[in-house]
Amino acid sequence: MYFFTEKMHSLKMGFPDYIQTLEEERRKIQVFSKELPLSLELVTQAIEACKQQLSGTASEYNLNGHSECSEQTTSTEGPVLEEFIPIKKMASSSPFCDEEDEDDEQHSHKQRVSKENNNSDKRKSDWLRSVQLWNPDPPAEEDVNKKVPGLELKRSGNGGGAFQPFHKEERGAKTSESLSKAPSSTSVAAASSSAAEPAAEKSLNEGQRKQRRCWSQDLHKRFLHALQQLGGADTATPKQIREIMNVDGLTNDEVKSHLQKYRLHTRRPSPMVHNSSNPQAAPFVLVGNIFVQSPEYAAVATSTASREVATVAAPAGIYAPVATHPTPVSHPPADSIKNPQFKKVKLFEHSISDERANHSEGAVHSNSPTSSSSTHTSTSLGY
DNA sequence: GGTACAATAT
DNA sequence: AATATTGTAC
Repeated sequence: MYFFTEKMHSLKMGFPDYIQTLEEERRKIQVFSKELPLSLELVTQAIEACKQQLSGTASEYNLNGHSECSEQTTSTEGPVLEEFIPIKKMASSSPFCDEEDEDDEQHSHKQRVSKENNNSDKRKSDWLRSVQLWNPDPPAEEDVNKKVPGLELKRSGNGGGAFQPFHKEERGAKTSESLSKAPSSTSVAAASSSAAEPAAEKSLNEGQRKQRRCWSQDLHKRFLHALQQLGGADTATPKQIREIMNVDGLTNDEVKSHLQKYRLHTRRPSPMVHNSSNPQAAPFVLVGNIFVQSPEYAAVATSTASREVATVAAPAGIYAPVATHPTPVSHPPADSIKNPQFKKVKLFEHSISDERANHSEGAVHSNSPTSSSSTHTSTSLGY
């Protein structure tokens, strides 16, 4: 009760008005009764409480014992209120934690331990993330070229996609390695730190594995850029890529590895298989008792195998069960939706979309959702 | 240069 | 525990 009256006062209204307000609130929430069951209930309770207060009927009793609000069938009883009060407090206390949710990134590299944000931030972003339907990722990005070898700026709001693989790396990378700036191409002094590290490590331990390379966004962009210059991931060769990227300290192997991953994710095995329903489309046909790759498919597969088109199948598509509707994959806008149900569906970041979009690389759009290869067991996720 | 697989990081 | 990403060996 205390809570209510307090609130009420702050709003400068009497019970009647407040109740009205609450009811209005409840109407709004009602729509989301599924999503915000507790909120609904809270408001309901509040209304009830106010009414009782107003009518002068036994106050405390109701509150504690808890009245029988008709609506609330589910019962989270009295305690609920108390429990949530603190929350309100919190919320108000950190009203604007403006912020970069992208804090989710924690790096393996302990480099930036310093910045410990308040939990509230984290929490907030968490639940927000789970609820928000809009596409989190903001623009950002151009700063790629801004970078100066010597200093690294941390863009607080970088492309924030919570889910992008490279973002995480980016952090570490940023601090640990600076990449070059403009494509202009002066060689970039790469990571001082990274350079330094190896030496130390080597001296210390022979067998030590070399430090992981962090593929920052910038680095990756360079990679993509090189790729496009070389005519795509399939034609490009690690060495060439490295040369074009012109990043100091970057090794062929690293590029190779990255390329491998890129290819892997790039050629997306579209999981959409309408097997039974659509035999024609199926990559394999059953002959006798063995499966044979259907001619058509084979052709496609071999020729374009790897460059799947970009538009990544929507998450739904990716995990859709085999038997699903023949319907094609969902559309682009889908990417903005995060369906919690599907595990992180990562896209090869902007990269892919960018890249593909801009460059003809993946020109071959032909693939129908049905066709696809399957050869890939592992991550089917689009990169 | 490409792959597979081990080692690590999340 | 499962995955994703990166390093190595072949």
